Amino acid sequence: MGITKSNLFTEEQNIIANLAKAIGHPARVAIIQHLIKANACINGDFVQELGLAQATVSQHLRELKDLGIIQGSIEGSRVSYCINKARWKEIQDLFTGLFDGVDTKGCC
Amino acid sequence: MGITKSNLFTEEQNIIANLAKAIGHPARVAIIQHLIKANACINGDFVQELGLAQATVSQHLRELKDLGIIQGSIEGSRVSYCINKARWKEIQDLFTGLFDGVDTKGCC
DNA sequence: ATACTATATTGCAATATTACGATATAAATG
DNA sequence: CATTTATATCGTAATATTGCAATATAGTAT
Repeated sequence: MGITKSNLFTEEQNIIANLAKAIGHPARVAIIQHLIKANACINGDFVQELGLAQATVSQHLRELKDLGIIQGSIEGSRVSYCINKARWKEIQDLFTGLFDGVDTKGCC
Repeated sequence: MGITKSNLFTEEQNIIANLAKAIGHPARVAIIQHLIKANACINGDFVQELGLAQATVSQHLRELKDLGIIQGSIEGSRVSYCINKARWKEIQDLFTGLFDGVDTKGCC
C-alpha cells in the first residue's frame, strides 16, 4: 500500500489535507514567510536564503505554485514569485473553519 | 537523500511544518473534525467512520497524539480520545501568525 | 553567434509515509 | 481461567517525498 485512500474522505477533507501537506515542509514555510516579508517577491535568492540546491528550491516553489499558493511571473531571465493573496485568504478561511470548531463544548 | 534538512530552518518553521504535516492527511483531518463534532470523544468507531483498518487508524491517532493535538484516556478496555484544547489554541495561534502576515503590503 | 545567467526538468538514491495483516496486550465477560 | 472485545505494535509491501547532480531551456550580454 502506501497510497492515501482519498476516496474515503470528503472533498473538503482532501483539500485541507493537501494544503496542509504543502505547508508541511520547513523550506516551504520559509519560502512563504520570506515572501510575506519581502513585498518585493524575488526569486533565486531563495537558494541563498534557504541553503538548499537550486533544483530543490525550484521543486518546492513548484509545489506551492501547483496549489495556487504562490504565483510566478517571468521578468526577463528571472522569475518573480509572490503570494496569491486571494487564494491565501481562501486557505486561511478553510483553516479558520477547522480551528474554530473547538471551543465551548464540554469534553475531556 | 530524502531526509528533510531541518537544521537549515528556524525552530518555528520546523514546528509549523510538523504540525501542518500532521494535518496533511485526510484521515487525520476527518479524525479532528469528528472529535470536534462529537463532544463525546469516542474511539474505535473511528474505524467505522473512516473505513480504514484498525491498525491504520491507530497509527493516525498516534501521530496526532505525539504532537499533542489529541489526548487519549483509558476507560476500561476502551480509549477515549479528545482534542487537547489548550494545545489546539496554541496551534491555531501559530497558524494565524503565518496567515496574518499577508495583507496590505503591495506586491504583485 | 558565443558565452553567461537564471530557472525548470529529469533521473536517481535515500528516506518517509501509508496501509494492513499478524500479533501482542489488557480489560470485560461467560 | 477461557473467550471475547478493544487497542497498540511489529513487520512489511507499496508508494511518496526530499534532495541533488546533470541536463535542458530561455533570456542577456559580449
